[in-house]
Amino acid sequence: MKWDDLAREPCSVARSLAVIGDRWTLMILRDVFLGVRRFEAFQARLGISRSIVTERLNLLVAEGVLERRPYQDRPVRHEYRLTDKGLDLHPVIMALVDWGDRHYAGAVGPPILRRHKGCGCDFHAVQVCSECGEPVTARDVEARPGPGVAPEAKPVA
Amino acid sequence: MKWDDLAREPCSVARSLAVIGDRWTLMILRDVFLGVRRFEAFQARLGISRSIVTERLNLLVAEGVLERRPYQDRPVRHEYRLTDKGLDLHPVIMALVDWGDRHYAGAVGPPILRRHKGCGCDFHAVQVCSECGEPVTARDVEARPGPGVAPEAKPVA
DNA sequence: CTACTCCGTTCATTATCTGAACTTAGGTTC
DNA sequence: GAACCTAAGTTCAGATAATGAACGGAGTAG
Repeated sequence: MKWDDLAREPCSVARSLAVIGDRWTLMILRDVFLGVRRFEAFQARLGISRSIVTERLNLLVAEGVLERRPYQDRPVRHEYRLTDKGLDLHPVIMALVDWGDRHYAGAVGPPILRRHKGCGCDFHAVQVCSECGEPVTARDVEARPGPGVAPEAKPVA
Repeated sequence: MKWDDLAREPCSVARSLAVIGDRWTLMILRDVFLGVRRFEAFQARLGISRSIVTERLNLLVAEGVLERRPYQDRPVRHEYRLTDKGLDLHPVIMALVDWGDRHYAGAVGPPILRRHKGCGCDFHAVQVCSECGEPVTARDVEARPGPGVAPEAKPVA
């Protein structure tokens, strides 16, 4: 399978990865969620090829994850901001942070603390069932083919 | 920055991506969570180069995400199973599924339905604060440098 | 003996990424 | 008003990684 075929797979993971599954795209999104908005900043922070930054940003804009909007005239300069669709990626980033915090932080503790504005506590994300509100782990989930036709959906791990 | 440098970044997202951020690694993990365990199955389902399957599985085993264990002697054949560390990746996969379901499923509906064994309902994952239990969105989070030293942690989105 | 299965490895071709220079359009310093 | 600066790209030769196809090895089935 080629990378481009992912978008046509009957699988939501594959379709998501077709957009954000690229090597650097998620790093760019991390920065966007931290408030980085400009081309130069992405390039400098990540230290990757400028052409890659261009390409990834263009893809994210084309997919409606980011919005390219001018922040000044003369000369016209643009910044990249999360759309609502882009903000929906927050759980993905949070899940990555949590996994990294748990398994790679070491004794020192995590490099970034996240405070929940609602309660004022430092926290990590817990995934709960949308219906009953109970926490969900891998073993609590049973996958089966849905209306959009799935590739063999067997039980979980 | 080179891809290998990611693991040394003071950022949990970067460290996570150093392990699972590869093009095909997350697709392999998707399959593992669906119950796929064998080399041939990964290769056949993904249709990617066998050398890539080898390399990715080896990396995931080396990182302790998967465990390679014999499931028969003569000839010795191995299967790949999630370790506890691997099971911890479930929220990442779930978040990707949810995003794909929401933005790429179309009118037909999602390709896979997930039922919560606890309550018996089809569900999607909701992220809540580990401390107060309230749902968390991007705007509810305030990031700041932690003990592990962070790169400039500015407010979110 | 031949065919088949599972799990890999090897390697030439092809695709992708990098790093450095260049462009465009205007601003700042002196 | 020449020299330099910034932000946001583009271009392209060379390095790196992925692909697809063939090959190997270790056993089983007939």
